[in-house]
Amino acid sequence: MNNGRFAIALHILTLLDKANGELLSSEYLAGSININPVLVRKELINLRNHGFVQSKEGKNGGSLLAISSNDITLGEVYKSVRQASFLGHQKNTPNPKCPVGKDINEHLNSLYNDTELILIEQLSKQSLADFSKRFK
Amino acid sequence: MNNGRFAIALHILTLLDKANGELLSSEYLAGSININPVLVRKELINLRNHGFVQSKEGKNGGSLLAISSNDITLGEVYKSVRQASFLGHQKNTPNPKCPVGKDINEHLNSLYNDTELILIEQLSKQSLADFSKRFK
DNA sequence: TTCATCTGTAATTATTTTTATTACAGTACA
DNA sequence: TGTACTGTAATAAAAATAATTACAGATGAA
Repeated sequence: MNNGRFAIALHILTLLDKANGELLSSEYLAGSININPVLVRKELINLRNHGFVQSKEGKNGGSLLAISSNDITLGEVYKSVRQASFLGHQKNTPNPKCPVGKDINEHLNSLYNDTELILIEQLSKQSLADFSKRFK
Repeated sequence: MNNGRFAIALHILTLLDKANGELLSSEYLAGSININPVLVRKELINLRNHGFVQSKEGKNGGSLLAISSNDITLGEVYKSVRQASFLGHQKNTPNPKCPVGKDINEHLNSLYNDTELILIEQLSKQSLADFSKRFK
């Protein structure tokens, strides 16, 4: 995985699972993760778009899980935060005159895709509930 | 994976495999990858330390594979370039007063380690020779 | 023996990516 | 109608990557 967003997303979701339906504010979530509340709110947008959480605006607002933590796998969480590809999208632009350079991004991408599938499969063996259970 | 170094390392190794024992200069390698030669030389240090390549200094110097591309798996290449852990080492320092924050890095690390093992296993199914074969 | 062409490596700068901060409009409760 | 939230944009700061410059040392060849 590629980015710290996975850790943040999973942290948020774990806290929400533990909260058991109680609304948690982005300020509170940020306090546990120890990052800026705006980052949390941005990640919540994404989690909301994926149907994992619901938020309520206004006073006494906050967020909660929209579905059971049994129905969220870590693979889905991973997919929700990954951008483009796996090992970081291809950022090199190799020399097109070189027979290796010309085709390497294509071959790397197919390698990454294959590997990422295995990764997601592995992560999908575990639900958010399983992960959350580890915390007393 | 975590970093563009995997792509660079694999690109270098593929070029060296194609060169079939002929010495390739860092300048030439950098030209195909389209990155700075110093970066290539730094990556070569690492590949050398792992026994994958050999270099020769001085005029007409350069690098070549130190062992057969059949004996280098992509898993080993991955391991040679990864730093610390998988999804990027834990950089958050969550709130230790929070029961989730207190333990999350530990649980994330064990999740990452388990997942990375699967990843390496998957990559190890393919040798450098297999990868290199894909280029005409 | 000296020039040219390499590697090895350090130091510095530039670029890109990530994260934090500030600010404020809109919503909802009391 | 004030207070405590979310939503969101804009900007700044920090961290991570990559490029550049520079030069010493190795090696081969004229």
